Amino acid sequence: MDKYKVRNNVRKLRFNHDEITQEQLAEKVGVTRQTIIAIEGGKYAPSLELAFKIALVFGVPLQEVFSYELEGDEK
Amino acid sequence: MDKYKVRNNVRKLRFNHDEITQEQLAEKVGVTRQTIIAIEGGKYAPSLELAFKIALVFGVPLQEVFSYELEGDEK
DNA sequence: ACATAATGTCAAGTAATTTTTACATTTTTA
DNA sequence: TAAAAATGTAAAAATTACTTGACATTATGT
Repeated sequence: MDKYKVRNNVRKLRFNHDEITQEQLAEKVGVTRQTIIAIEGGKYAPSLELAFKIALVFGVPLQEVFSYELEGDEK
Repeated sequence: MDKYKVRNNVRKLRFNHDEITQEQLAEKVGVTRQTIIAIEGGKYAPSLELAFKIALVFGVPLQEVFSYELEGDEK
């Protein structure tokens, strides 16, 4: 059950989607810029609620932003 | 952006899926029974990682277990 | 080259999630 | 109907997510 890790494409989505900035995304989902930086950098995984909010901003299903993959698997 | 709430069908899935018990689910995903109780009862939403783990146990995509809906909307 | 915007880092604090423990109630089964 | 299993409640401690603030670096534009 372990060895898995949460991955995300927030950074890619920010550029594909409106070229939105970290600060703008942070504002839209109601967190600080630090939180976005930490998530993009994989420092920690967001709460489920925040994950849903981010997906909403980009207008895509949650699993298109976040995925749960085996540790070593490079995309 | 707000007025939304995280909903889940963990309880239903436990019965549809193998009639698994709270304790067994807790064990499988590596948390305590209390955590499962709290999530089922909507006391709080799980971390993204735990949400993924639960979905994995039931063999369904995350959005089939958890959803992000407008506060009042009864399914 | 300079100014400004965007991104990154670090650290200490607050808030939310999860654990631990202990016991009470309901459901299942022998 | 009594024992055992499953579920529920509550509260304090621990861990993790998130905030705040202050400053450093990298990119963008004029």
